[in-house]
Amino acid sequence: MGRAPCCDKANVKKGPWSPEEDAKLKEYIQQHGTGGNWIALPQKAGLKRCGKSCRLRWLNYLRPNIKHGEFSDDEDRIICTLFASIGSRWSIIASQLPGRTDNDIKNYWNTKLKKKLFGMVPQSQRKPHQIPHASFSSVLQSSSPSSPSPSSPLLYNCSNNTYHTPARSFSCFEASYSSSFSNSSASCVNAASVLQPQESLLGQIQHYQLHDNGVQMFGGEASCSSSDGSCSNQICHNKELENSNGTVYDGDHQQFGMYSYNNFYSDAADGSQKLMMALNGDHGTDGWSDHHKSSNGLLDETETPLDYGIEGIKQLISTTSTSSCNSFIFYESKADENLLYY
DNA sequence: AACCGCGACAACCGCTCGTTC
DNA sequence: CGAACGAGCGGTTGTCGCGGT
Repeated sequence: MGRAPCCDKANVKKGPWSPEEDAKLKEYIQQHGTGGNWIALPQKAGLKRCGKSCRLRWLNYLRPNIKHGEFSDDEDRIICTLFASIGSRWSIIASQLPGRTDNDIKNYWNTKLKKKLFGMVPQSQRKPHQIPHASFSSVLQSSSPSSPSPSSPLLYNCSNNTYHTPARSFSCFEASYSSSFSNSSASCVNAASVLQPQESLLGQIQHYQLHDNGVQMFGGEASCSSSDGSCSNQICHNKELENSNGTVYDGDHQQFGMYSYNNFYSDAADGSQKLMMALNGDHGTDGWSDHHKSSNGLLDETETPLDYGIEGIKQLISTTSTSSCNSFIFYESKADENLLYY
């Protein structure tokens, strides 16, 4: 049995709101509140609108204390940092920016901020997977749909810039990899993990799971091949990181997917690609520094590098939030989502 | 002046999740 | 326990204005 429509589509007005409609809605809500029932609200308020439409209009435009107009640099930083850490969870990001709505931030990201960060890379040089969209939250997930796991919370500790479970911790790291995959061994440059993924697998979404031996990464897409050729959405390759100081990958598996958390890519002159993580404390306080100092064309001194030093971001968030932040707690919820508590 | 392309933003759509019965 | 329903979320689309040709 299908779901009943939330409203009578035939008798509902669509499109831009008129000032009269705005006034009606505002007046009604100011006098009566939403009553917790958006579906019934338009009829009571004398509006020929869908309840969802009313809700959206109120939340994104009419609600008191809504900020419109230019985003500040501080807001930029917060958006970028949170996007880097939790992905496109606009409502959560919006909760860190008083007066801004998720829709606002989403639009701002899609139209301006994304370009500000990535627009420097000519489209022709970008590979299809180089879309700043994948969710870094995947690295924080303690489970994936195909990989049930212990439900221990994953903590981000602002003070030492590490993620950890009660049992172990690992640092954010920068990963660079060659686009010409040759083998699955990996070298280690300082604390950075150097990955050499198979080109054909780029673009796959990886799921990460804290494992007894470290971080386990799973190729999660249907393109993987199993011995019977029937693999679909199953774990087909995984790599184990021994630890952040000596990354070791399972040599039995040649296939290796890309990191899918919110990395920021650059095409280096030597053909290698760098994945940058914003929350990076192991290479100085600024995870972007190598990036915009490099001559790869993504960012240079003439552009506006957003400084996402974790300390700075921490400070920013703490000053824009009523609660202080010592730890972000990413906790597994029912449906493969992480809730953010702070 | 007319047309076109593009950017910005508002609004819609479809889905998931939580709640209620 | 499961179906129905409403709220909320994120992705996508539509519309409008502006600048360039």
